[in-house]
Amino acid sequence: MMLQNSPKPHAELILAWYDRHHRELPWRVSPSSAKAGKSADPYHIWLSEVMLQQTTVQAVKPYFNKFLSLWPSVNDLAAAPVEDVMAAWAGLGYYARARNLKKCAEAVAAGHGGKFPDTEAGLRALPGIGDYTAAAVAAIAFKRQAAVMDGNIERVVSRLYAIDAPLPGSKPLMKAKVVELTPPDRPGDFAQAMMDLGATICTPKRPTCALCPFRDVCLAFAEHDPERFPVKAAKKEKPVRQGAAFVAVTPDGEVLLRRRVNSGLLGGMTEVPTTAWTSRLDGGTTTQHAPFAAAWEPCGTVVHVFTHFELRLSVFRARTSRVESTDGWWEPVTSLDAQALPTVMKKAISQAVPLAFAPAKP
DNA sequence: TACCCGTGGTA
DNA sequence: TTACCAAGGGT
Repeated sequence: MMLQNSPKPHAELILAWYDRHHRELPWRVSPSSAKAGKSADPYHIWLSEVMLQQTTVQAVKPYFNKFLSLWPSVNDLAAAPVEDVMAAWAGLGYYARARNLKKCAEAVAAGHGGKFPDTEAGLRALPGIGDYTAAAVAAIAFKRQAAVMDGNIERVVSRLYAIDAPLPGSKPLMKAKVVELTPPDRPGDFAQAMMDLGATICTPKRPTCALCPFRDVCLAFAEHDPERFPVKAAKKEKPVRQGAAFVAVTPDGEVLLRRRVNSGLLGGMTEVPTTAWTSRLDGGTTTQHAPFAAAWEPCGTVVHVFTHFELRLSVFRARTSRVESTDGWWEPVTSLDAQALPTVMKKAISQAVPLAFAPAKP
């Protein structure tokens, strides 16, 4: 009598899929390369994981390559001026990540002899490394059996088990499922496989279930409505804030810039002088709040959407002499690209000086 | 715990 | 066009 085939474990199903369909990424060692003896560089894995926090692969790729070219090792990054790191990060968002990236590099260089800790707990203690990044680096770079949880994996797991409880309350349950699923032999590939599946097959909208290795075991597919998962708590609507930005230009083509405080919104980044951003404009004319008296001309409005509010910025321009500034400096328009200017500030400056920045690369 | 923290792509 | 949301962390 033939032995009945037992169903393949979930990890086996998705690892077989990953071996055939994994994405090629600049920081990734493919399964075939790993078989040939190549191992992941912890610095590359850490750098990519921090950049990938709430950020798409597409957006990260050019920044990852730029950082590796500027700072090939964690010791190079640790030795770099923080201003250079902020300028290189400009445009990627969530700028506390850049400040913590620098702190973490310094801790690894000074406290660990330039080597990253090779355990989840050791990594978790470093600046900018939370539960997700600690588990991901431990699993991918050091082959530790760490359970990696991110937005992709939450979606895959919530569908696999048709979890009705809403996020974020259901996170502990999902984590328990991932702990069960994570295999001891290829924990890093398993995590990357789950994330690749979430990014390419088990997508938020219109998942391609026909191509999914979990199709025959997925409870959400069996219910014919995978898009119902993950169930999430209702979110609040975004308030609107308003403010004014002042672009002062000298006849020599210099713009007055300031540096924002090191904490909070756009912390440590460069800006043009602005008013406070409040729920409504305070009384009086806006130009009363300009950095100095001048013939300020209105030149339109910039709208920029942050995570938790929408900003409507009235932009004013003035041609002025090189007024002395106590808390700022005059920067040639031609070197604005090297500044740590967040996107909202580039929008404001472009509104006042249309040719301030080179057109974006195609 | 709940809130704060950017940006750009997609449907 | 609006809404969603992407390899989350800090406080």
